[in-house]
Amino acid sequence: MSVRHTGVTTDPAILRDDEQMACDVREVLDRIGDKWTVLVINELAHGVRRFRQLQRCVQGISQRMLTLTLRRLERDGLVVRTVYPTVPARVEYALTPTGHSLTFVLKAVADWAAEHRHTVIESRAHWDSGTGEPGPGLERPRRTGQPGRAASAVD
Amino acid sequence: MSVRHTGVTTDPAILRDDEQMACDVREVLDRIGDKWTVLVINELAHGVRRFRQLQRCVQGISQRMLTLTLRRLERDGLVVRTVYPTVPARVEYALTPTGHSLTFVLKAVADWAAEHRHTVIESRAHWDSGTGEPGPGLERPRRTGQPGRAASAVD
DNA sequence: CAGTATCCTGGACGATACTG
DNA sequence: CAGTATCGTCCAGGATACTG
Repeated sequence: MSVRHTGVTTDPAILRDDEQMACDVREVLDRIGDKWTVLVINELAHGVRRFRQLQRCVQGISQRMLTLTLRRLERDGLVVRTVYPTVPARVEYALTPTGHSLTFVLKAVADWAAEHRHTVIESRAHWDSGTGEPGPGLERPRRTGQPGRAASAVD
Repeated sequence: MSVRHTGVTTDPAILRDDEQMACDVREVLDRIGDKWTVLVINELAHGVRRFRQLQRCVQGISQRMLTLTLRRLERDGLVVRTVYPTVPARVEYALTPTGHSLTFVLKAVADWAAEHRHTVIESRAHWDSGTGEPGPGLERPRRTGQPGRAASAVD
């Protein structure tokens, strides 16, 4: 398989029985895997933003979800909230250093997406046309492969 | 914090009005952001696995979810399914090159998690002790900050 | 402007039973 | 062993209304 990594990191990606690593990933995903978090972070990566600005930029987000998302990010120390005691109130949100460091990870994810989008879309289309199932109804587990031998023993 | 990227990529992570990038990330997250996908991928990163093996290793996953997760991965071309026509049937799952390439991204995420876990946990604890709210009930938006000036004008 | 409070719905996920 | 089929639950998230 050889993998073709840039030669930078050690190598065996997530390999090894590092159950810990998988655990770490799940933790992060529990935080940023939701519908809005990365979109908000992305917007804040551009600079300080006020509540309304965010709601306008992050197309489609409701007040409720923007509030919840920002609260969670603040709680985790990824975002700082600054209130200016004016009338009406003015509130600004900005990424903390930790929050900013996360943008680099997101960049890595985005890069992977960009590089493999076509492959994935193709594969998906091929799968969907398999039986004629046009939608992502997810079915079709057939194909009695003839890979060499026929299994040696039990489990 | 300086972030410490290898010096490879340009720099401003997700910066720039690359709404596209945020979009890419969301796409991937829609696929791997669920409860089991990364755990299954992590297990498969160790090598070829059979259905039952996976169910045993990925602690807590139900048959239904394992099937669904594997189907989605197969549909996206991240996993290959091989059926050996024995009785009872024997089915093996393995990562495709694309799937394997994803493990490197997951590694990056895991690394970030490992590096910032303490900071996040601390911040979270601090937030929770803010009012006395012990649980992640997520509240408390108070604090009438006194950051220098008092805002110049409206919006 | 910047929120909070309610109500409601779809879909993710778990539990269980059955099949080739 | 490797699934499929069904049913039930829970909660993320949307819609809407009200407040300082």
